[in-house]
Amino acid sequence: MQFDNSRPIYMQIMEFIKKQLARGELQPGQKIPSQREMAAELQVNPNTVQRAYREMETMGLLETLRGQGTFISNRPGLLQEIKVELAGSILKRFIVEMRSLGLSAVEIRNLVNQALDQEEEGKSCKAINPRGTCQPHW
Amino acid sequence: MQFDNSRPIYMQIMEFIKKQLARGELQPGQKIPSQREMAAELQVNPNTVQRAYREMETMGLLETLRGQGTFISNRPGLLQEIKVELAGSILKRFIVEMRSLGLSAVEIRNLVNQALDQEEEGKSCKAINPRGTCQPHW
Amino acid sequence: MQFDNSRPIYMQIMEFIKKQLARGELQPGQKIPSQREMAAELQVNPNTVQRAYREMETMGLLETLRGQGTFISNRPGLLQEIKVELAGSILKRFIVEMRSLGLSAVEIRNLVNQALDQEEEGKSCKAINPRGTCQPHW
Amino acid sequence: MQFDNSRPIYMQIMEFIKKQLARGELQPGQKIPSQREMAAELQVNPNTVQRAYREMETMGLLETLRGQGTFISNRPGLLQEIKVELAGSILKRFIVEMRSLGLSAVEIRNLVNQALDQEEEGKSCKAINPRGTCQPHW
DNA sequence: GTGGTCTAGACCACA
DNA sequence: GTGGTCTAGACCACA
Repeated sequence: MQFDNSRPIYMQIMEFIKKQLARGELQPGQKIPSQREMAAELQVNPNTVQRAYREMETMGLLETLRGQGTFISNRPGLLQEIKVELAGSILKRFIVEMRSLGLSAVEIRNLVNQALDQEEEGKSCKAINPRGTCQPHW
Repeated sequence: MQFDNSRPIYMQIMEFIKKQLARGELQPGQKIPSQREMAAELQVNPNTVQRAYREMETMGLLETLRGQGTFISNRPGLLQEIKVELAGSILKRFIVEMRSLGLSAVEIRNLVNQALDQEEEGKSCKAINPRGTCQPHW
Repeated sequence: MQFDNSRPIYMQIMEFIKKQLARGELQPGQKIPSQREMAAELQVNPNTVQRAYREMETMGLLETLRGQGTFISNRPGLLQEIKVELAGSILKRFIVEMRSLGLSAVEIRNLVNQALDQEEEGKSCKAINPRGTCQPHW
Repeated sequence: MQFDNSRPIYMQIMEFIKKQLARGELQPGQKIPSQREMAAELQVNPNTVQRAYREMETMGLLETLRGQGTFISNRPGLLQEIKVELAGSILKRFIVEMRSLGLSAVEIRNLVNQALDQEEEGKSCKAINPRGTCQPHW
């Protein structure tokens, strides 16, 4: 994993784990690497990993058992919460970036709709005519 | 500037310059740093910068005048093209990320609309009552 | 201030500040010593003070303004919450200690009632007869 | 053992021994460490230990047999006296602390009763259903 | 071995 | 100056 300088490393570690959870690469109840293992793998100081783990424990995302290790929480609704949070931050960043190109709310809305529509077409098109050029339908 | 390992550095340099253009930090017709200067500033090999400059020249984004330096093209419509291209790639990445959270097209659409609406409210609200709580208006 | 080894120093710092708040020695909105000042005064590492401050910020007890300092939160109900929390921990420790002397729930209850009654008598007694021996009244 | 600066060390040694007696860690009739041993263990001056032992002998808590050592007194009722004394000081400190939070006698009484009641519930609850949520019973 | 605390000290960001 | 992050490394507590 690579870190950028725009945000603290411990936050990037938090986001890294949240994304793995959202994608199903980590399961509720599962043991995650120990602080030392994770620190070695990511090549950061164990204290930095600990800070990430500790904050996620405060948020109810992880549970730590002294002497045993750290686990993804089993709390019901956890996965949904994480997804909502991640979606929110992805959305926020997206809008900031589009805005910085000088696009208005209306333009952003239209571009998103257009992209999603094309995606749909792509799918139906493929289903019927896997190799042909995709014609717009009306 | 920081580079990540996901894409070639010369492409990251290209995107870096395009973003500066889109944000207005670079103007059409303006001279940009020489290949050597840029290489020193970004701490990369001059050949890498050369490749980025060459590709952008092919795309009609830069113009090189032998003995004078490299300039942002004055071609009309350039800025618009760049913005469309950048918007496209931001949009594409956005949709991929939202999809990876398991969101449907309808959900993405709604979230975007919601976020843009809230942005609007935030503005009007601030204008009238800079520190107060923002009341929903109806 | 003195620390004992039974609990982490950062928690003792937290309790120290909560007690000052409960006793009215600190007021909501008031600036508290900077991390460095507090560390020097308590003779601990600034990181330890920071941990205490950070946890109290998470709990909504403090607010920090980068470059300006750390302040007691102005959130309504804060004082009451702190008092309830402190009362709970004092009570818990009290019961544990009384239990370790082999006292039953009934005995603890009676001793508390007795002590509070005597306190009352002490007061009324003093009011009437400031210097005399306090006679039990019936 | 740790000493704090609020009271003389010899008093803290006295309280330390009384608590051990009350908890059954020391038995009536039992030999306790010599003054020199105790001083070495607690890292205090032997004179300080001597003062503590002397006061406890005056109180009838210890008995010194020249050439044999110092023993916990065998006097009947000793244990009970010690417990009453300790309970009294714990109780006193408890009430002072609760008072300093601005709690009235009635409030203190209620909190104590509540805490003791909950303790009871906890026990019966555990006995029947060790891991389940504890339901209020009526 | 695993997590928890603490120190010493460097360097950064905001004002 | 004030808070924020990070490293290196020591030592403790639990199992």
